[in-house]
Amino acid sequence: MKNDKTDFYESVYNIVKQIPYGRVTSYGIIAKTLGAAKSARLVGYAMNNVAKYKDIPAHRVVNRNGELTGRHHFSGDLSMAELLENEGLKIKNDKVVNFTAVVWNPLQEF
DNA sequence: ATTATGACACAGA
DNA sequence: GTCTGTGCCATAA
Repeated sequence: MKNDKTDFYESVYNIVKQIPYGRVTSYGIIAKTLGAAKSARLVGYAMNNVAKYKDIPAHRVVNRNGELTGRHHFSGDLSMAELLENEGLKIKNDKVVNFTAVVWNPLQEF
């Protein structure tokens, strides 16, 4: 709900949850969508807390360069790249191939 | 209250 | 095109 300091996180989770299949987005885009374009780092910080939530496809969130920066934070048998490749994406050297082609913008609707 | 850190982004060289 | 430095806001200690 609101009033809670975790409201920022909820907003981030809300965006990430809306990322469609086979699509990825960057922290900066999410931050900008939340109105905190300069708080891209907070988005990443929120993602760390997301590990407790299972419905958050954090593997679809990468940095503006399409690099799987959060891969190290991922825990489990499936690594971030594996999950993305499972969605039809191509991962090369821990980076999303054709990143600009798979970037999804929340403001771009669907 | 202050300092340090962080799954980033941008500007400058 | 790559590398370096700075900013930015929120959380943790």
